Amino acid sequence: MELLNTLNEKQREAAAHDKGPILVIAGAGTGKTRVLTHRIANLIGTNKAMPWEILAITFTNKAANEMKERISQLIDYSVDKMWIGTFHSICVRILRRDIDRIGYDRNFIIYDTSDQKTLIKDCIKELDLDVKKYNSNVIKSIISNEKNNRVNPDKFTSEHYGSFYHRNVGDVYALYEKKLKLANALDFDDLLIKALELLEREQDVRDSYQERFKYILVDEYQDTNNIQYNLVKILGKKKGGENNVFVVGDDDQSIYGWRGADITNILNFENDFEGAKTVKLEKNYRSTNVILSAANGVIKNNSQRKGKNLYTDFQDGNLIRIFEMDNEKDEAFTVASLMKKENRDNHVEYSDMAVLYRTNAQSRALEEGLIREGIPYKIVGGQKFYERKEIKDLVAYLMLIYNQKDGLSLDRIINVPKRKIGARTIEILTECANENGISMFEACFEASELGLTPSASKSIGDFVSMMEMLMIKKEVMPVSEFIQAVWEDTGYKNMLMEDDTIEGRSRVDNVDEFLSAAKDFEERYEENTLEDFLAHISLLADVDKTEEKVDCVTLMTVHAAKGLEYDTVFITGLEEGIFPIIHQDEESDDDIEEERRLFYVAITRAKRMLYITHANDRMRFGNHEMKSKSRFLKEIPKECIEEENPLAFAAKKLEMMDEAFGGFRSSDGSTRKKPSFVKDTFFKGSSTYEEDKKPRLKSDSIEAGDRIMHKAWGEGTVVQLKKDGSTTIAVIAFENKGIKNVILGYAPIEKIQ
DNA sequence: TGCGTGCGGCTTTTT
DNA sequence: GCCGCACGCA
Repeated sequence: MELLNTLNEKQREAAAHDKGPILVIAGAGTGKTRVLTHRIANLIGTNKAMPWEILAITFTNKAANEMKERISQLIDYSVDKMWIGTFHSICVRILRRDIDRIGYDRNFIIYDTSDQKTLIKDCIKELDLDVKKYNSNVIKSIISNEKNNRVNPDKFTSEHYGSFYHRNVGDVYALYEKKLKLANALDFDDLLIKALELLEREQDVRDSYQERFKYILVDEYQDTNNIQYNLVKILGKKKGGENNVFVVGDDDQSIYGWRGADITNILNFENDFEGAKTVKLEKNYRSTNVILSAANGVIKNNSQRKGKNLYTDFQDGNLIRIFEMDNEKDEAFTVASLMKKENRDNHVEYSDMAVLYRTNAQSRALEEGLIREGIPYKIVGGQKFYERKEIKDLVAYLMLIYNQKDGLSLDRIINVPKRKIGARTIEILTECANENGISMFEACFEASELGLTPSASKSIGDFVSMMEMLMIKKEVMPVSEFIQAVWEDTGYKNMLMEDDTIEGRSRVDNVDEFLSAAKDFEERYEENTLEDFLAHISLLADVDKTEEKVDCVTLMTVHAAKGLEYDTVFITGLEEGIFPIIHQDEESDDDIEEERRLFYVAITRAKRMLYITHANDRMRFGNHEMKSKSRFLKEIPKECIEEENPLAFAAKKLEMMDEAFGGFRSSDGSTRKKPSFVKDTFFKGSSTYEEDKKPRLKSDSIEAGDRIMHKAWGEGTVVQLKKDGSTTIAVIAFENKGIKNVILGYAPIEKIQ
């Protein structure tokens, strides 16, 4: 029991809980992970459960790894035998064992969101529907919704028979399902749905898991959807009637409603699980009193909540500073300047600061501001690594080799690199496949019978033999070596190597990164076949990537920030229409409540200092939009705020310019009416700056091949110089940062050697 | 079959 | 303001 001595009373009450269902409402920063890990350690330490009798479900793989690590610090047992993972990865594990019981091959593959979209587009085209009226994104979300409510295509069509549009959507849905099945593929939703189906239909499978998992723990319960709820319920059911489900969550941090998460799961837990106990954790160990009061003040405006109030023993701390800015460029500049100031005056490390925003699109302006100020940064999210073309192509080869029924992957790579297999040839193959009920790959074997031109027929023959050779290699090589073989044998490497542009090179870099990820995977896991690797990468989210610990600030969406904490946090874009985001003039109370929770999540990321900005004018879709400040700002209690009024701020801005640039002053002191003065008089080549301070590199002082030193990114080599009007852009290959474009004259670089 | 151009939609958030 | 796609030309 001494294990639990380091916990506070409430935490201990939760962690010491033994049998029966329990809901732990854990506010932000109240030690949720501590409770989870201590409970698991305690169950094992007191011999209540063996490691393999524990099932712990988290929201991200990163959280799962963290949990494993922290448990192994608490006890001597190996955590390898415990099932700790996301719903998706746990379900994959269950399905790999027994999915053949419900009519799939065990070597199924997983289609990610973009595969899904491609497949839906194929269906729309195949049904001769108007691509413009039948938007693949819209249909994707309809299908996903219906699937998660367990409505199959037939049911969907009969329920919506009155609508021509929905009848057609029903057809797309049906065809989509057929194609998935034919390819022996599952989409993200299927992973959960099929696992549930398997458990429901096959009694012995169900029994074996129900017996095995004596204790089930679910993190982030507020973000579970209908299917996940049912999975928890079915796995938690025990023979003796007891239901050892331990769920942890915070109704105030439910921010995935748009993805089907159902906040009523957590709100109704006590009704759903008979005899459930509830423990509330409200003591916060993260933030100052001011920050917590602000968070409490905001969230109390929501009606759909259980109600709680975070408190702390910490001091009041600094007031929250809110900045009204002219536009997003000023916003970015201000954030950058404040960061410098925090770093210099308060010795806050850059790695202890984060900039949060509502949409990924906002990152660009911020990024530019940081680059100009020479502040090192990293962006979480945005274009995801495994969604890059070159990576998807290579993965398509792997998927096809692993599962030849995968038509989507075949389609993707049959002519990449170019093999003289054109649209017409592919069309004939597709027809052959459809007519004979075989896969595209099998149809390739019939190529000689299909009346193709001799050259097309030969091209296909070559392609097939190449693939067959790779299938043999797959059997004898370790994964990383095999991927290397695919990369070379398919001609993909040569194709990329020939492309000597910046993009081409960065693609090669990405593949290198992919190869080393494969190597790493192989060394790290015992189960490291191609199958394991494919499952691993298709379930990886961007937040899961373990970041190297360099001293740089982090930029990300509020969603991506959930579960993280920083000394100093900047929340940007607090404008009506952006945060809360409003979609197509529709706003329901539920949506606003979810936005408010999102803002609550953002506020509670900050430990010591919180800055909030909003702009009056923001560029969106390429045009200017006037913005009024977010309603949420009025919900922050007045006494928590130090508002920077615009006029006072104009002076402050000059002051900051002074600090940042060493004495530079605009000739026009009253610059409020000219919002972009920063850019006009300064960044576009006013010479004042260069006179005042050590000049930064100009275009004539540098050439391709020169070695340079960048303030933030370290050493690099100039690859190319590009003229863009009056400015010159240097393309620089940095040793650790990859290839970057910098503006000469502004970028903090110096020539070395 | 490959490449260039012009148009339209997109921006919520992600396992 | 950018990306992806469709279409048209060589």
